Amino acid sequence: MGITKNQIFTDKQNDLAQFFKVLGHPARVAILQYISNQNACICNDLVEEIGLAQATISQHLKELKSIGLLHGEVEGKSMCYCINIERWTAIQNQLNSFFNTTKSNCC
Amino acid sequence: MGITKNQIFTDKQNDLAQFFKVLGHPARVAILQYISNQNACICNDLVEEIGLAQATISQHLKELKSIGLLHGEVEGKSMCYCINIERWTAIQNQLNSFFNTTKSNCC
DNA sequence: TTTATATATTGCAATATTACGATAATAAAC
DNA sequence: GTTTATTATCGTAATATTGCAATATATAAA
Repeated sequence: MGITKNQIFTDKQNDLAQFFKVLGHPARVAILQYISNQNACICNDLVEEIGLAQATISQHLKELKSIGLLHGEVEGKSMCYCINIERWTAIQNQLNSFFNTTKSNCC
Repeated sequence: MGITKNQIFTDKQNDLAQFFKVLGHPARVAILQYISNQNACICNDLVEEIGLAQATISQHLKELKSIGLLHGEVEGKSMCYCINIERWTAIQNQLNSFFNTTKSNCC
């Protein structure tokens, strides 16, 4: 099958899983870390920095955008991709809430 | 291709992405939440509770075990799957460290 | 307008994931 | 020992993801 049965889970569970899923690729982790360490954030730098093809980086950026973690602005002929800090913090809070309400209670 | 190029990333980036990835499925989120709310934690309950086939649940449990989040003990003819709280907290800390060291610095 | 540069999109091949039925393995109950 | 109940594993089909070359798009520079 290969298809995740989203309909049998709650919206919260699906959202949470989606956040985790988008962060669940080393290229996307690396992209976020790289952008975070720059003063400028130009997509083309990422291609050299990360070592994946331009098309692949563009695809990963799209996924990060899909959950609102990045926003991009046209900056001349390049793009300025930046971390959306409000969204970033909101997602961190949701993940922590999940971690904090899930506890061991046996063995 | 379909194969993630792990070799171009650091071990830390790969580990972090792996944690996110394992948590990136609603069934696994639901399994953790369910186990957390029970006093006992029997796999067979999960099949009814989650609504996926027994083989599928078993597969998801295996993935959660792979990053050490669950440990199972034989309990008669069933299994007692529990959350490994030390590991749980350790992973939460690693994820938070990632979130806290990644900051917005432009736009 | 043409050319050069930067990013996005499309199409495709390879691999991974999800899900499940069938079957094996294990242990309790009889 | 046989049966029953529970979980794991195998095999397989369907779908998703990853990655890249080629191409399209958009803007700046010449």
